[in-house]
Amino acid sequence: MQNIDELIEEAQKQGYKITPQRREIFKILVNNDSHPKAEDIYNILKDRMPDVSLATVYNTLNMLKELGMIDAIALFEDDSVRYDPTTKAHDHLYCLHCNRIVDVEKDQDDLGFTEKEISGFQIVKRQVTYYGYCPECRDILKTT
Amino acid sequence: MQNIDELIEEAQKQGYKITPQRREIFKILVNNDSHPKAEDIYNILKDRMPDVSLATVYNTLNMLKELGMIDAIALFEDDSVRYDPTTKAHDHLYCLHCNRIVDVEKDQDDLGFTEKEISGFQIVKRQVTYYGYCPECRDILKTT
DNA sequence: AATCTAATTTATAATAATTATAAATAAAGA
DNA sequence: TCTTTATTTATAATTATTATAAATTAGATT
Repeated sequence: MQNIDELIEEAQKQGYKITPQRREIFKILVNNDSHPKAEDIYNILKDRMPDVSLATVYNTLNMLKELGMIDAIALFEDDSVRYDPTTKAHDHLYCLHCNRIVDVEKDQDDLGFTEKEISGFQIVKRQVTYYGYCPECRDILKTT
Repeated sequence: MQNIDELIEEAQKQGYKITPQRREIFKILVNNDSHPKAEDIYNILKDRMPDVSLATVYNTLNMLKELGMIDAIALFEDDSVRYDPTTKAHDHLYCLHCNRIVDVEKDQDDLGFTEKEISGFQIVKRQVTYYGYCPECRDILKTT
């Protein structure tokens, strides 16, 4: 999810209408590497469009998911879904203390990964998450 | 989570009391590779102990998680947590059609993985999930 | 074996994330 | 500008899980 104009063109081609709300959500997501949850996006959006509804955020996120423009990230220590506008294959680091998610490049071997077969499964996606403590939180936890 | 007697001993050592409900949940989980959700366990349990409460299942699962006897698996296409009594490092295959989870051995390189540092993160756990379609569902989807 | 105390169970309420609903609105094509 | 259909909004519903508080019980102590 790099270019808003291309994104809009693709969305329209698929029959989606482009509303000001959606346009604004696109802007929030483009080049966003904070892996926000729906509510994070809603909070930013509310400052710009005070009457916007949280349902619209979910609606738009689901639309972008269908278009393959964003990925959903599930975490076992966090009960809301986090969204990632970088759909190129990569792994994630999750800090169990501050809940931050950081991208990590995949091993070269896996970069070309698109579809593969394992144990008879037809694989469409691989998700790799490292759980641990980020540099800042390591320090904090060391002191306490 | 192989041996119930060892598990009980360890739980008691940590100050947990062993109730018939817990004993029965342990039995359900030992050598169980179906990656059940809390409600799956509750349904099996109810047949053996009709008055048991779902809260007890959650309570016991949380206890086992604290003891490191089971792992929780988060999936972005499934909204309940799945539990895995095999805590030895391994990956998962998840079928997007029937929601089955199948274990896959890890690459030899990763077998020794316990703790590692990436981008300054202190890693305590790695979770790898392949999303796709199991052999049975591939066939079903082919026909439709 | 009887007693005691803290942990556990139970039923139920609360919470939190997300989805569904339905009326009002607005995008975009004719 | 008109029309159709998707979208937005507010709100209710749903679902998984956690919290609460009274009743029960495991397991240590006597």
